[in-house]
Amino acid sequence: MAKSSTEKNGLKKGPWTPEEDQKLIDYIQKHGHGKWRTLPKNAGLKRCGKSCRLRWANYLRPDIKRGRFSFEEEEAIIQLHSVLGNKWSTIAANLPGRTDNEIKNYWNTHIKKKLLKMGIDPVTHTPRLDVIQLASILNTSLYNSAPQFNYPSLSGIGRSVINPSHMLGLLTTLLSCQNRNYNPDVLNNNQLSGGSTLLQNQHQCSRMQLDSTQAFQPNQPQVSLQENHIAKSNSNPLNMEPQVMKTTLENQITPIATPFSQQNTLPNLWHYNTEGHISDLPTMAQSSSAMQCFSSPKFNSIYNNLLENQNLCNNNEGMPNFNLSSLLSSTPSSSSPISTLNSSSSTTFVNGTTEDERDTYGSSMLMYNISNGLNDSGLL
DNA sequence: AAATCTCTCAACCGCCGCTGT
DNA sequence: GACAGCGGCGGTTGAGAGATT
Repeated sequence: MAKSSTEKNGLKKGPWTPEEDQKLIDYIQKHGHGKWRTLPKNAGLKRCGKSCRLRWANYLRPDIKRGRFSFEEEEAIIQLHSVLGNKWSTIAANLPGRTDNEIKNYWNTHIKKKLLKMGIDPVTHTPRLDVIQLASILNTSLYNSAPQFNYPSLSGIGRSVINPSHMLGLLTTLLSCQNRNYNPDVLNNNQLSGGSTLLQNQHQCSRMQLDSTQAFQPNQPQVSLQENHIAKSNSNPLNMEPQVMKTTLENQITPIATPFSQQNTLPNLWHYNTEGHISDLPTMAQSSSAMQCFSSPKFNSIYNNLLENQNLCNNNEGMPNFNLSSLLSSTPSSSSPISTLNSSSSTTFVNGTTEDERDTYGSSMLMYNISNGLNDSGLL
């Protein structure tokens, strides 16, 4: 990880040596930090003040926590990010022992990818447009007598000819969205409070990871948020209910007042209308109606066909073109797409998972399993 | 075993806001 | 009010490690 050292204006750049580290530590232990401009000279370091400050803040500080991010930390980062955006230092302030740089790196290398895989835009924390567009396709396809597949903007998908891997992933995302969005408890709460934020959605989603099977049984009653919730202290943002945390952050973190208020006006808040459908987010209107597709037998048929086709792809190690029309015209299957998924995904997860592959989100667990399989065959 | 590719993360850079003069 | 100095922040880079071919 070491960069080649360079020297400019008598100032050293690049990786720090153990000797330099020791000098910096010794000096700060004796004199404390601050006055970064003069510190290197006084400490006998050929470094600029910025470099010293960064080295101390990101690496040498004694209270830095090393090692992997825990579930709770990861969850907190996502929730904080949904409220704060790329305010890494503010996020870091709420995660004891973690630096802004570390969190920023972790976000860019891990969390961002996970969210994308879940079909969530990591910037807005809302469903990705292509997922919503797929919902539109389904909606149109299932409820119109003459299906139309002219959605050229659907990312990565050609006109009328659909990559089954892509579609399967998106369908799975939609399924998991459906599970979250139609939890009666959440709807009740939202109606009482007049709206629900994405934060709550995410929170519920992360709570549901406690029971991944439950998360994928949309036709069965969900365990209520309250029942599922493990009582935790409100003193730590990691343990707060999202709404509480959001309020607390609004009250506590004054420096972010401006960006936060701006963000509040952005469409990264999901609201439910009186019918329990997500609304407000412009494209969600399409999505909410598409959600109704899932109760359709035809949807089951499509889903099963996708899975079968997927197996075919895996076996043949090929990438056949995939025509949605043929799926839509196929005979509805009696088996539920959910049960099919459960049986296949659990095996993959148990066998394939590693510490690194753990997925924080129940919904994405399925996505991940499928993706793994697809990755193996080079389809994704 | 070697070459190539991908991922990670420490460190750098440039900008911005605050403070003092 | 204008300017300079400084600290802090977020985006980006690139070396090295690990994975894959």
